Amino acid sequence: MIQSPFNCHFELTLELIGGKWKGLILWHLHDKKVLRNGEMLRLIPRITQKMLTQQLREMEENGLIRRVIYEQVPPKVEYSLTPHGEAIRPILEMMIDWGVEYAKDKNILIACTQQ
Amino acid sequence: MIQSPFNCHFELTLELIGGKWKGLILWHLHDKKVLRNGEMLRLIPRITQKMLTQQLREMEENGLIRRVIYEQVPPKVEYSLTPHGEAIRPILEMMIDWGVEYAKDKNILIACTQQ
DNA sequence: TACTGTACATACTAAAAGGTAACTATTAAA
DNA sequence: TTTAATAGTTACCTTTTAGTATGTACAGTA
Repeated sequence: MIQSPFNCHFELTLELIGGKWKGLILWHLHDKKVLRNGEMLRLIPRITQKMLTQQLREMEENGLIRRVIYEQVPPKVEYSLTPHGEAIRPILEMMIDWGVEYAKDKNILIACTQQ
Repeated sequence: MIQSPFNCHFELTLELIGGKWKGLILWHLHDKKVLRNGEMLRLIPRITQKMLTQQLREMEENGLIRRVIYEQVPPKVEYSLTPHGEAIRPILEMMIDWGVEYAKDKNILIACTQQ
């Protein structure tokens, strides 16, 4: 048997939800259930089209999100979470809770108005 | 009031425990309570001295770990978790659990023998 | 006198991640 | 005929993160 599943499984999870944008995209998908490309660009103003597409493609390949294309013009593409993507929610929530506690204790003022 | 604490607090947490080695270091500290530099190098064979020192310093600065120097030769320095560092444990555990489930479902074989 | 053990530091290089700007395709409406 | 709307792609550049190799300090032991 495996001595400790830590290293690999932690790194696996970190690889799939790490990076600058994935957590945020997942969070909005948790919130809204279904989102289109343009809606995400509006929800996450500082992300670029390139980064959004790139992160969505990676998460689709990893089976965290679903991509549904409607054959029409102008194009319509909808994104939503798979069960694996939904299962990540408690991790995101705990990370937020920890961050809130930490910021409170360290007196870190975070202005997240733009969102 | 803040519209959504997500972006910033999630990013804050990710900044503090992300990267290639921090989670692993924290995990070993959870396990052993107190560790010295050399012990960590042995527990994490693929880490280099430079990366270990760098990550330890960052986590010390962020208040996740404690560094105690004994004034003796050859030098002795002990590392342990602060309360904030200990509070991260459930996040690490959930990340591992999710990774295990995901790997099982996707038939990803992970050989973590070296650890 | 040279070597050992412990815990570093530093300069340099390589690789990964992220960002910018400009371009593509399609159909309908003005 | 030009413009709008949507969802991209691509080439190039910058920044961040990680890795390699070598050097430092000090007291005790061989």
